[in-house]
Amino acid sequence: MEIPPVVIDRLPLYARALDMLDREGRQVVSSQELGARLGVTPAQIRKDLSYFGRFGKQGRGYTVRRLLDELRQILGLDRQWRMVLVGVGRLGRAILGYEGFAPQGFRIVDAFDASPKTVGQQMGNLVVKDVEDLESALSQDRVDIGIVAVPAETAQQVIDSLVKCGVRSILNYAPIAAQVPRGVHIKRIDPVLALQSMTYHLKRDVPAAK
Amino acid sequence: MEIPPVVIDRLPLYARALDMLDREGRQVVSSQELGARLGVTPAQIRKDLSYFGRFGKQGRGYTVRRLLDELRQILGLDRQWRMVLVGVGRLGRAILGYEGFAPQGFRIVDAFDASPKTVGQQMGNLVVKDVEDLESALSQDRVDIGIVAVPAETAQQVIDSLVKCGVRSILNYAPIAAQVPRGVHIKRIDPVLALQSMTYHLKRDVPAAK
DNA sequence: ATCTGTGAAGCACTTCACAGCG
DNA sequence: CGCTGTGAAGTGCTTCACAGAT
Repeated sequence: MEIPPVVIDRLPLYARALDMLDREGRQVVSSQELGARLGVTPAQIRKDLSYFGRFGKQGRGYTVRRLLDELRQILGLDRQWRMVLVGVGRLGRAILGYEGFAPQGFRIVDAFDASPKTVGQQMGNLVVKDVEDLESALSQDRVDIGIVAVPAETAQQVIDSLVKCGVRSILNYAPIAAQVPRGVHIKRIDPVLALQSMTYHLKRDVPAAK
Repeated sequence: MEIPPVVIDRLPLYARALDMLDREGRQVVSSQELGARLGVTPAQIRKDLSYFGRFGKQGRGYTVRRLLDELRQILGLDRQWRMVLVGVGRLGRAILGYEGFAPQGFRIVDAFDASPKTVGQQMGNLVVKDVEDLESALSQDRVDIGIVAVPAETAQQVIDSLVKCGVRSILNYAPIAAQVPRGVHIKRIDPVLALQSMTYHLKRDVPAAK
């Protein structure tokens, strides 16, 4: 069965909410309640889950722990993923310092930059390598995900290199609409784009009453 | 006429590409070529633009400068937008230091934090204020957009405060599915969510041939 | 000859509504 | 009796295909 891409995008959201419920000590949750927490309709949650199996109990709901484990397994969150960062400027440094990846099983195992000033620098527990050596380094050991934090001008080049080395998932912080071959997945993190679509509504909407 | 939300989300993409073309000195572009650059079908570009007017010339295409100006006006990119940042931890500092907002007309005019250690610190050209004073500060002068970079636990609270003060657009970096009333627009920047949906494909797809 | 603008057709996703099970 | 799982209906978005403008 072909699973709609939007469904895949929502699963991590469900997993996160279930993790919270689990920490709160909740044993069971209904699609109704989960939906209320996430701003999603109960029918949508049930339909989404139904693509993967039958995890609920009629009349009761879902066992939090059980559903969480299932989702983790479906998404592959039950293992460690190895990432490389390309671009160690301001943004790249912030990404290296971000504490949110590791607890979720995402580890940055190498960082690359083009500037001679940055190459060789110690950043946390790794040393910045020359981007020239990207392809040889990637052929050494397995890397699952590439994070691109270089300027727009060189981003497509870097992405091409990553793809050439067999990287099939890319998180792109550069403000470009990168082209990747079929089979490679790329997600854009682009706050400016987000802001620019919100201003459309700001121009128009009736100001909220004071 | 009611404009599909996805269309609004694509317009900034078009504007960005047109800006690049303009800098390259291009006068005219077809939906075909613009689409090729962005990975969007030409028909989609034409349909999207048709919601707002008739900007092209048959047999020729679109005048780059003209269409760019139109899109800027539609999106409200022809003015300055005032933003406040809430949360000046690691992430908040990175956001304050990000040079990508200002050139696009987005200016952070105030920063707030809850920690006594951070309040009062000079960050660039502004002094971090106490989040306690958020509501009074916002009632002083106009703020268009709130940027939330606080921990998950306090994010909903902060968002409620912003909304209460009349902020109708929020950029949320906290890993929660925040609830906002109708009429308030919120966009999530959540790299972990992006990674977690990509791993689904990594688990399954056939590895690229060497 | 080329490329837009757009109804109409097609496709994808969401919601409904209810049978069936605990 | 509550809540899941799911076909069917409904909605919204994308693509087609072509008339019309230059």
